[in-house]
Amino acid sequence: MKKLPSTSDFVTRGRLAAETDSNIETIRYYEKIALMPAPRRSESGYRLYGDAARRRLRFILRGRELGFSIEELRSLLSLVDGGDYTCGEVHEMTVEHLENVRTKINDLQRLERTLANMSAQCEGGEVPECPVIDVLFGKPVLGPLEK
Amino acid sequence: MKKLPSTSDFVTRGRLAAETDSNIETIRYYEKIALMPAPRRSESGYRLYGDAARRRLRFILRGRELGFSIEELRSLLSLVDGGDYTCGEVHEMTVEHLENVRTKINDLQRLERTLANMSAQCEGGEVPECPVIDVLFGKPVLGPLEK
DNA sequence: TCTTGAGTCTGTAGTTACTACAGGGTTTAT
DNA sequence: ATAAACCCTGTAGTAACTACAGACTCAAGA
Repeated sequence: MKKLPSTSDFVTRGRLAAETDSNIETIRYYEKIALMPAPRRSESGYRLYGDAARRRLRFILRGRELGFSIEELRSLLSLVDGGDYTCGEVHEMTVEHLENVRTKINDLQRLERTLANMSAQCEGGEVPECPVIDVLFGKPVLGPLEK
Repeated sequence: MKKLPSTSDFVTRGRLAAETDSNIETIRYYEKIALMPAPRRSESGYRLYGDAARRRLRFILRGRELGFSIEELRSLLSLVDGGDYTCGEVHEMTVEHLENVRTKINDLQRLERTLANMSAQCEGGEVPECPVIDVLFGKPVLGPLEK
């Protein structure tokens, strides 16, 4: 069935994607934006990835899961690549990111209250009028809408 | 200073943007994607917006603030435009959206715990090694990382 | 050996919801 | 009269991918 080629430890792009649960195109994209280095190629031009590439890709994917932007990861990786990073630098970026996440949570929670409020006004009958629409049109509603 | 032209009740694009606290280009964008109808024009070709347009734009902007996607708003507006919407239809969309928001909040909260955990491991000394980096490289950490 | 199907290559376009020009015409204020 | 501040159009850029199209390569079965 699956017969993805592999030369010793080196795997092709599709195989690497499968191993890391990522999309094959994403890997090429990371190479294009120079987040991943250009790998060596087989005679016929196929990309071949070794263990360093695998580890680096996992790092990036995990970072993305944790909501770091590509640019944040680029910084993080340049620190690691340089080998001269200090825990302080990394910590700072993490804390800043954490603050962004917390802000986003707060925003969404306010949003949630407003939506819940809106939807509670109207339990969805067949009436051709709806408090939700009224709210969107800016009409005042009984329940306070947090701003 | 500012003397944005207005013919009777009708205002130009820049004026409408100012009134609604939106970006002038956004208005043109909404017209392009047919979320806003093409307005009438002055002799020289300037767009002129009346009160209906103003209300509609406010509706859209408020909806966007509440996290509705353009496509959701398009549906909502088509219900309104048709005039034959029922509260039930609108309610359904709102509840669905609310669920998306709640899911997003949960995801972010898990993320927050992980990040807080990571950053707590390392208080940011000058040591050239960092638990945050270790986590990203997939090394096991003491505190449990929620998945 | 030939064929077939899966895998890979490249470049490019599409996604979401805007925002930012560039190069021109128009209107208003001084 | 002239400059400043508008507006017009079309196009490109943003973030982070994803999805093609058309061509090449590789491995396995008949």
